[in-house]
Amino acid sequence: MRVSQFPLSTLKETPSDAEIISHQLMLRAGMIQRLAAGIYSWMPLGLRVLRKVERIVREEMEAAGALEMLMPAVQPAELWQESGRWQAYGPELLRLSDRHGREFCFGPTHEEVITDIARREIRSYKQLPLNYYQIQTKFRDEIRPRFGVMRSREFLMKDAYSFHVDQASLQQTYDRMHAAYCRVFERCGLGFRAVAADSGAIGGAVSHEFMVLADSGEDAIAFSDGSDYAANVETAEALTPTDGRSEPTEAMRLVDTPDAKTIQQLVDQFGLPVEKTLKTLVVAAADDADAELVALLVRGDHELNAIKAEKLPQVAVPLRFAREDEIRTAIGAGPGSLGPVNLPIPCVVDRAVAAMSDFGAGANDDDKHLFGINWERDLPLPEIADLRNVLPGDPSPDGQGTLDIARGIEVGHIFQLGDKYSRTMGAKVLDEGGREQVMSMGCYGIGISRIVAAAIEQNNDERGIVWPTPLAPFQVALLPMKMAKSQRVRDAVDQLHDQLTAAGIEVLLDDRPVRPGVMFADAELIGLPHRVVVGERGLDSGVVEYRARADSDSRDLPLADVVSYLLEQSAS
RNA sequence: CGGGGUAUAGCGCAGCCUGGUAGCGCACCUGCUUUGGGAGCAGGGUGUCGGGGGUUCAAAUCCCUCUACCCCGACCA
Repeated sequence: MRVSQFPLSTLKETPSDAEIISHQLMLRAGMIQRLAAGIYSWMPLGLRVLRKVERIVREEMEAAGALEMLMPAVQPAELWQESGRWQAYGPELLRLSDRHGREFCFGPTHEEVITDIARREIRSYKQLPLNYYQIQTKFRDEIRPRFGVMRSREFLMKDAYSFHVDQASLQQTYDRMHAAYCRVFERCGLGFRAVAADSGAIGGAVSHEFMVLADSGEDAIAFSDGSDYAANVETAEALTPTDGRSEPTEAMRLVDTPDAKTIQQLVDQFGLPVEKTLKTLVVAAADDADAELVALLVRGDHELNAIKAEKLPQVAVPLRFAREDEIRTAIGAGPGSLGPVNLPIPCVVDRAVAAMSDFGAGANDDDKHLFGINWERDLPLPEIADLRNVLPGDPSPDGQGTLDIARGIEVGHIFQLGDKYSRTMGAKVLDEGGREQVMSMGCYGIGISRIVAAAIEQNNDERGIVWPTPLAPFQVALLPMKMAKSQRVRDAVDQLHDQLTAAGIEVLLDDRPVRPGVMFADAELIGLPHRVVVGERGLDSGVVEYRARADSDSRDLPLADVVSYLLEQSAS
């Protein structure tokens, strides 16, 4: 390929609204163009990379025995009403009406459609297991799209769905897909980790996420230093403190605290250690609960984990914090002065809170706090639950080692769905005994477009992208020096271009009449792994200059060896 | 959704406070020179100053309103 036929639209300056490096570099390299919030066009250069990822995924899915198909992007509301997700999925579901006023959605995922296909298509256990996959554009109306294609609303996803007659078969396919996912991310040159995860809105029991490790990642992952335990912080269990609760040493007393509305102010003004303070978070209660509101108590230095809170039967899903007026009506005090003593609404405390003694909390009376509170002496101990996010230094939930926390980008997620969809939608087969049986299901997603961004997050330097070879849009940048004036140079690059192309190596010949510095800068910005510079100087002695994108210096290569050398390089 | 901010050429921005008829850098087009790390000189403006309304002799600038986008938040798979 020649640049005269494949225009580069690189930018010297970084567009101001791009926050993270991958977004900046994708815009500067001319890979993508924004059309609307969270909606991007893939320009020719970017599409070549996207197709590389797609191909790797497709090859590994085929190798894992999955069958490619293609389902409609637009789906009728009835299917979603049948599964119950027309309500449950919430505002993230992009809803549409056709000209007759019939309701549809743009598919954010395809459990409903595939389950509908399966219940029509599969009659007998003899047809199982089956694993279908597709690569398709999805739409999720994110509350806040950002970071370019990393968290866009429209994105390209590989989704697969498997069907089984029993759990053993599901487990087998799940393991096989787990292994296939590892191969996909390895082939993409990504540093990643599989972690235990929450299954969220998709549903199901067992679930793993595949996280690309990067500081810009939006997820936090907890790792043990003493075992291979790894989990999303959303699900990592915070254990009950082992040292137990100390005996009370202080009397409970009421203190005027007119200027202490936050934990920090309380600590600053009264010298109370932050571990002796309490956050009283008031959230909406579940519809079938006795009260309108529920209080969740975590220690002042801890953070509430919303996923864990939503698992409590008395808490409304999705989690919603109470408004100030609701709190005032129910409790008679504002958010800065709440606490467990004489609290008129139900209350659940975190495990660490249950182990506190001589602590301070709001008095449920504006501008007053109680200090020296002790459980069981001053008030009964409420229901205890795991409510907080784990922190670095916490013990590992498997009992081995302590946890550290790293950031990651979720590029894949696999779930054992069980019968969540097949039961509600009636997807059944006849088993060996001729009895009807609900199939169990697995589902498996990979964010194809997100992989492109994640790969850049992990592979870049001050000059631009440094593509892992398997993802590079072209393998080789072929840069002629003074081509306009030198027939020799022109002939040499033309010949190299044709030879490399014939050898199956993707080469981009920069035949623009621009200065060398422009060519170098562009080749580095778009991240091509290999660079071959052809000039009069080298041709005198029959050599060209070679440099790998990741290396800092270049070396001479005999003209005759270029093709074989590059073949060797791109094979590795 | 709440809070903050921005909207002026393809990109990055100044001008707005204090109203007087559109500007800088990069990019782009033409010509000459240059040619191994984002060239120099000369010439060229490609704009609904986000939309609508108002105040005024006069609005990018002041007022009202709508829209879009960005950032932050305990948002989110």
